[in-house]
Amino acid sequence: MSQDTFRGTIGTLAEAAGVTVETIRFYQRKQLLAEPTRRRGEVRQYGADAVARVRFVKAAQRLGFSLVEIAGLLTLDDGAHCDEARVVAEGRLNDVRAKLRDLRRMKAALEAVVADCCATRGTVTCPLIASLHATAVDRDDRSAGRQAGCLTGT
Amino acid sequence: MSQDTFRGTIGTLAEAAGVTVETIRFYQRKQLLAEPTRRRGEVRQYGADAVARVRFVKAAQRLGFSLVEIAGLLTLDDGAHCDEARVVAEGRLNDVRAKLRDLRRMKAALEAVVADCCATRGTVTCPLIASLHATAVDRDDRSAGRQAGCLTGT
DNA sequence: CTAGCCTCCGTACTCAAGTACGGAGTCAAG
DNA sequence: CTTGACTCCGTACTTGAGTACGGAGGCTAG
Repeated sequence: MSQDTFRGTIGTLAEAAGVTVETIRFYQRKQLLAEPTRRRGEVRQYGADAVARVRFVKAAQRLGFSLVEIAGLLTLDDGAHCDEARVVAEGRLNDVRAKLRDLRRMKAALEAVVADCCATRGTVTCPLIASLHATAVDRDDRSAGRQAGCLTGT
Repeated sequence: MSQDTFRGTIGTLAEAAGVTVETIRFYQRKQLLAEPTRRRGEVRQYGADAVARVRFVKAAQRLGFSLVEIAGLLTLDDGAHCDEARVVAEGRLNDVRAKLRDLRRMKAALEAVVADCCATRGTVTCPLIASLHATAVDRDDRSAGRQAGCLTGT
C-alpha cells in the first residue's frame, strides 16, 4: 500500500499512480500537480504526495468532477486560504450530498432490477429512470420524500 | 412537477428537460433517445417518458457515467433482455457501490475541512486527498476500514 | 563508446460531448 | 401574404481530457 515515503522519477510516479507519463505532464501543465524543483538540469523527483494527488484526481474524476473542479478541491488541501477554503468546501459539500442522493437512488433502482426484473414480467419497465427523475425536478433539495413509483410506462 | 403526461415538440421537451434542442437531437443520433414516429411530414411529438429519459441522462452524467454507459443503463430500463439485464445491472451496481464509498469519504473529508480547518492551524494540511487515496489503492473493496490519517504532509 | 532506455519538451492528433450555423420548410398572427 | 417563431437536417466548430510523436539529451551495461 505505498508505505514509507515513495520517491521516484516521472515514470515510476506514473506507474505508481496508474496513469501514463503524458498524463502526469498534462496535469502539471494544468496546475493540478506542482513540478518538483529539480536542481540544475537534473531529472525531476517526485514524492509520495504526488502519487496521492494523482490518485485523488483520478478518483474524483470517476465521481463526475472536472479537472477544474478538482483543482478547486486541491487548493483546499493545499492549506493556505483556510477561511476562504471553508466556503468552497461548503459549496462542494452540497454537490457531494446531491451526488450521494442520486447515487443511492440509482443503487436502489439497480438492486430492484437485479432482484425483481424477471419476477415482474408483464407490467413493469421502470425503476431506473424513476430513480434519478425526482432529482432533476427539484434541484434544491426540498421534498426528499422517495416516491419510487414506476414512471416509464404510461 | 411535470404531472399528467407531458406532450410537446422538441423545443418544449428541451426546455422541460433543461437542455437545448441540439442536445436532444444529439442524443437521438446517439440512440439515447428514440425519435418518435411522426406521421407524414409532421413535427415530432414527445411524451413524458422522453423528459424522464433526458433528465436521467443528465443526472447519470453528473455521477460520472459516460453516455455509452448510460446507454447501457437505459437498455436495462427498456425491458426486453431481462436475464441479460440482471448481469449488466450487477456490474453497474459494483461501480455504483464504489462511487458511493468514494463519495462518502469525500463528504467526510469536506466536512472535516469545514469543521476544523481553521481550528487546527499549524500542523495539518490533509484530509481531502487522504479521503480518496485508499480507494485507488485497493480497487476491490477489501479493507473498508477508515484510517483517516493525514497524508499530504511529509 | 555505443545501444537501449529513460527524461524533457513542444506540437499535433484523437475522442467525447456538445454547440453553432445555415438553409429549407411549416404554421399562425397580423 | 409576409413576418416571426418554430422544426428539420447536415455540417462544422469547440472544449475537455488526454494520447501520440519526434527530436534532443543523459545514464548505464555491455
